[in-house]
Amino acid sequence: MKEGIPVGVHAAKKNARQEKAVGLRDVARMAGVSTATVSRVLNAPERVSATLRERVAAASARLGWVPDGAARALATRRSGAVGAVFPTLSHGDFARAAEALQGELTKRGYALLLACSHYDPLQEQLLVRQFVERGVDAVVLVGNVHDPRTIELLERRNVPYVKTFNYDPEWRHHSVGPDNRRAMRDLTRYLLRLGHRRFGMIAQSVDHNDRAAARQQGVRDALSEEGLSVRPHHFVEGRWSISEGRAAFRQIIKKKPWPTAVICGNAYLAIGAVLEAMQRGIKLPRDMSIVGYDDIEMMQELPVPITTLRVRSDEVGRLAGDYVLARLGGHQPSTDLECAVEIIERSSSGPAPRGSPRKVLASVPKAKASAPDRGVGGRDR
Amino acid sequence: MKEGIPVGVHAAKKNARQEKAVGLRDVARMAGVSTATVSRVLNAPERVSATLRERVAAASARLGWVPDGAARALATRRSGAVGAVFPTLSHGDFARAAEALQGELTKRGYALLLACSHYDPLQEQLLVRQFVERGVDAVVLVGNVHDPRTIELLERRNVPYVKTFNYDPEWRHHSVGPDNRRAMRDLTRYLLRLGHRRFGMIAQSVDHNDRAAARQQGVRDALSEEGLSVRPHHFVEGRWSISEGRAAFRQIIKKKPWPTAVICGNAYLAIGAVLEAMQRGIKLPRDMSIVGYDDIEMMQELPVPITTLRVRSDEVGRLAGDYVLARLGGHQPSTDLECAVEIIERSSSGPAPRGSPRKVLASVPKAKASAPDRGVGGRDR
DNA sequence: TTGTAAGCGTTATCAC
DNA sequence: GTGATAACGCTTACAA
Repeated sequence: MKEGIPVGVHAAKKNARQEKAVGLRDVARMAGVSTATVSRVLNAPERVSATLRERVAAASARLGWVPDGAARALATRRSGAVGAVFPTLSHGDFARAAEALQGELTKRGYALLLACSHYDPLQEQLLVRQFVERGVDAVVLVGNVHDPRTIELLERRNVPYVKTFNYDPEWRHHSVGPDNRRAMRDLTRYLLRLGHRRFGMIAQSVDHNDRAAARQQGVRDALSEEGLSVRPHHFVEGRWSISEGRAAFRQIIKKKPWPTAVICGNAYLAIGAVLEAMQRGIKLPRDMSIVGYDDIEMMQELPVPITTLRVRSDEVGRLAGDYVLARLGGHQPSTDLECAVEIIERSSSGPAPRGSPRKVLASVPKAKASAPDRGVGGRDR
Repeated sequence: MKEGIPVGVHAAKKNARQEKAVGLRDVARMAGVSTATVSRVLNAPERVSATLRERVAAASARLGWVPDGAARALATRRSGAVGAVFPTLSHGDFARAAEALQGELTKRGYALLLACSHYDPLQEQLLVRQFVERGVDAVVLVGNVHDPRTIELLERRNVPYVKTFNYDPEWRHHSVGPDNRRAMRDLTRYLLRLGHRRFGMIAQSVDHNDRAAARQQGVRDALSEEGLSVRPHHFVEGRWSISEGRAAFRQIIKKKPWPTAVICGNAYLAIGAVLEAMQRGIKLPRDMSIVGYDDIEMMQELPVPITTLRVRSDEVGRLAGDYVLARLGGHQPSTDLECAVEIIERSSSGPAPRGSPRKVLASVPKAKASAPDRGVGGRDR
């Protein structure tokens, strides 16, 4: 700029821009104490005399001081933030887990950095890297399978992390969630006990999704115990929509004999299958049984309520938060990290129709996935 | 501790704990350049000669250096994070918006701090305060009504913010989203054009929810234009579940005459109402019309697909991100901030049944909420 | 209990 | 184009 511009304007502008944001030193000065004292009333009030504590509080309030997180993070080497990468938030279970996770973190003074990988391990790796650069104190991941670099980075930098939504006994000290495989095994066994011998499966795509893979495996586990398996043309993959569930179901019933039971990989596929069956006049459970995974309100409200596995996703989020915070505190958390899964029996499933290839087993015990007592009926609001 | 503890152990412990994390200075030393240069290759590579740039890159890679976000934030006075407070993530619309917001932010190098207020303005105020302390560069809020302290803090600290999900022409430079009021007015007019004169409403509770309030107001707007209103016993409030929708519907049809059209405040209430109607043998749209707000897949898959307003929640998130980033860049963003809303006409609605109090209007023009052309068919994946 | 002062790991302002 | 060096705002030994 040229000379001759009124100094007044110049000065005003500068002031407006700088506005010398109040800092801890200003509070200290106004309260007539040292910066250390101000810092203490914030971080260890019990170590400051009541008098000074109040003087500082007053000054802080008068100045409207807001401590600077970046500075604190730099000095303490802790950001007070936890990063989480979910595949998406469009699936209710992840959304609920994210919400519960954030609640747990906030309750303990932490904040949540959230991002979605869209089921892309590479994207996930990039996001985790971003998180680490941002200095997150811990990371929450979904699933047990990740880009090696993701894990390597976390381990090298010593950032505690936890894998969620697919509890695996093998990884028991890193993973929290339902045991997908066992849950599906139990659900399949339940159908076997009902006399079913011909199974269809509308599986969720296993593309970068080890939870879905575990669920498929669970079905296979149970079937092979009886020397059974799903015929290729009774096996269809879908992703996560009602319309895919419908299409898959049409595929499966293209030619007879139909399966007597169809197991779906998630709630929406199950809803689609049930709606399509209804529309075609197939009576559930008289003609066929259909079951799903995950319980959403819609499943119990449909004209034919759907039998399914209930997973407490909020519990997963809460426990994940609990776990990483415990690790941050230095404790190796003792609580078990498996979340209970429960079979919710509704009218979409029942005994295999007559004329089934083999005879029905005698007893149909009260179905309930075996799982530790913890988890259900937790202390969530 | 007492004397006599082996020095070796002590030293080892210290080493293990310190591990002298590599920093920018280490990279600089190894590359034989100054710290300034290292910083530059990160933030303004074009200002560094190719030679040095490569030397630095090599050193950085060899050391596995990860820049420290806190230090950078302190030095630049920018955290590169944006905070968002949603009422919850359990509602699909917020979840989708959050996901889109994060995508937009990540694309431009920002991170998202996410939290839920559970429709509690006080909680929101606390969370925003936490965000500000953490140094977020901008804040995304839902709705136009907030605790005064929330806004005051943001304004005093000069933190750009945006109000979402309830576009209000009055606040046009701060709010982005659908115009709930106008959208509902248009939807109601559509029903009026179909000849309906007796309306029921299953409204979403307006408790700390100005979006719901705006929607109710929109209905009233349109009705009063015709000198009509909803009778008290045809007005029920619910929150966000299918079962509440059912219960509300039962309430409304307790005694005749029934309304010929029932307007629901959200998708789940509408689904509940439709399911209950089906169950009671009420034929839609012959006996009655039911419409909702917000379009979720279920609505088109039910035996009676539901007429509703489609809101592009992902668009809301994307635009919100766009907006705050623009403000951060100093631009006053020029794009309009209203998101288009579209009436999706399905078979749950139709002409008023015969015997309606007044005669049907002549024309039923192609229904489409008037709204700017932008928004629909955006560039989302 | 309180104060002094040395960092924390970058960026940014200067000179060169 | 590159390098010293002083911030950035807070925490935390250590001293008093």
